[in-house]
Amino acid sequence: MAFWLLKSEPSEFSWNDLLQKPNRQEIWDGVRNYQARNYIRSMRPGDLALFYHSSIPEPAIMGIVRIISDPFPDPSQFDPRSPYYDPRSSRENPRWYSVFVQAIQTFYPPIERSELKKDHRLQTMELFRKGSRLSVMPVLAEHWQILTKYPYKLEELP
DNA sequence: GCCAACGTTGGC
DNA sequence: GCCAACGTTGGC
Repeated sequence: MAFWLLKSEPSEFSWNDLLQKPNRQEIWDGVRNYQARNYIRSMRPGDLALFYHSSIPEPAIMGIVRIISDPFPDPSQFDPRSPYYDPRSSRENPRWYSVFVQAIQTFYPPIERSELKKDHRLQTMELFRKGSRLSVMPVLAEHWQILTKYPYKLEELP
């Protein structure tokens, strides 16, 4: 099982948006970077990921999601009305991939980036590498162990 | 709003 | 293949 971090701008799709979806599941689509795409393609059901809010005054890890599908071609690349439409993509030759995710745990309070930066054990996270902009990135098991000890409340599924 | 870092595009 | 120009990301 592997660990990941998924970025989202809350104005686009927030943690709360995910919690309000049926069964707290949603497709993770719109990734349009090849390295991030490659990470998505290496995901497997059962992998876990941190859900991170970016591009806001206080960026933070909001919760944990489980990857609940195998990777599959991102449907939005074929949809001319989608902002993620890619005319160079075809169904025979898809460029971009998605997975389904399900929220399983909410950090309470959220783990703010400024808090993470105070933990010297976490400074080697990809998230803190200078110039790191990937919206999908792997998380080391040693970092995962540390992060999951932060306070959280379990979210019971309906 | 600023700006560094990075990715993509396209002329040559 | 090189690289300048441009667009985007995202913390601050």
